[in-house]
Amino acid sequence: MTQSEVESTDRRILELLAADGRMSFTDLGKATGLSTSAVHQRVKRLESRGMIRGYGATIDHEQLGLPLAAFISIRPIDPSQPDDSPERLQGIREIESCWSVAGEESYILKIRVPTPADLEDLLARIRSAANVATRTTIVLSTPYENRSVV
Amino acid sequence: MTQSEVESTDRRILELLAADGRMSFTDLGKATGLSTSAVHQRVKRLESRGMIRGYGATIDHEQLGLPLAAFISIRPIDPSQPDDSPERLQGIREIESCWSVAGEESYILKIRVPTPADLEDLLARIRSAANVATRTTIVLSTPYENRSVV
DNA sequence: AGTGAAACCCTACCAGC
DNA sequence: GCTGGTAGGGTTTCACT
Repeated sequence: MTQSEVESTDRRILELLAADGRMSFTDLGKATGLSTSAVHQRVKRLESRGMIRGYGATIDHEQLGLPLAAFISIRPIDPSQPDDSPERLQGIREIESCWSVAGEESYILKIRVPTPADLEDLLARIRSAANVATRTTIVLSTPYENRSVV
Repeated sequence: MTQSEVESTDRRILELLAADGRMSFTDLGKATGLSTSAVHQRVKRLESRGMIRGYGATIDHEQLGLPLAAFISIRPIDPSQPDDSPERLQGIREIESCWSVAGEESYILKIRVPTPADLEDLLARIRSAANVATRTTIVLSTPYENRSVV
């Protein structure tokens, strides 16, 4: 269904929750001029409609021992085979994101590992799991990431 | 209790909060075998140490009217100038992420817009704001994104 | 660091409009 | 869809270990 006209109050709620996923319904109510119950209703509706996919904590991976991030673009070695790379790679925990893209390569992966040696090992696992060639771009720093574009 | 046990409990808490940022301290306690107060203490410490950067709701951008995502790699036109692209681009709301990378280009941006026409407009704004050449890779679909790599 | 108790606040549900 | 009310549960602090 394409009846997705999100009105400004819902948009404001999404904006607030994108910035602080633990904000209480009471505070959301104060920020939007609605009662707690009304906000509660709206948030539950946004959740059930899938507009809110979920809630998560943002972790500092460098402090956690995963300082090395990289983009790995992949391309099938045998283009006659059906490309089910996402399913084949899904079990590899180091892969944070997988995007299907237009262009030279078929997918872009974003990964996190502790050390260059782990990256080398990961590349070998990706190549053999999905039968693909890879191109790797190392992330040097992250000025900002996952900002809300609501 | 030894140091490694402490570490693994914190790690478990981070894992749980990464998967569900609104999980209650009560439930975190049940999942880790700690009292509510102990979990509360640990989470507050993880927050103040910056291990937890924040909490956010994950929004379905397609439903929100932003179905077009893309990666834009940028490269300075005049390499003799200092490269302060991140600050110059920070005000552009369509840019969700900005990574400094090793390789042909200096930064990779991830952006979201409603239509191809908006992308065209955005590219012009990026080029003139940061004095850069751009290379754009359109995202066709997103099998998965921002999975927890804890 | 962890526990349990208590005060306080929030959530979730219910009528009623 | 919104409001106010309420019961139950969650959060936060505190004294103690």
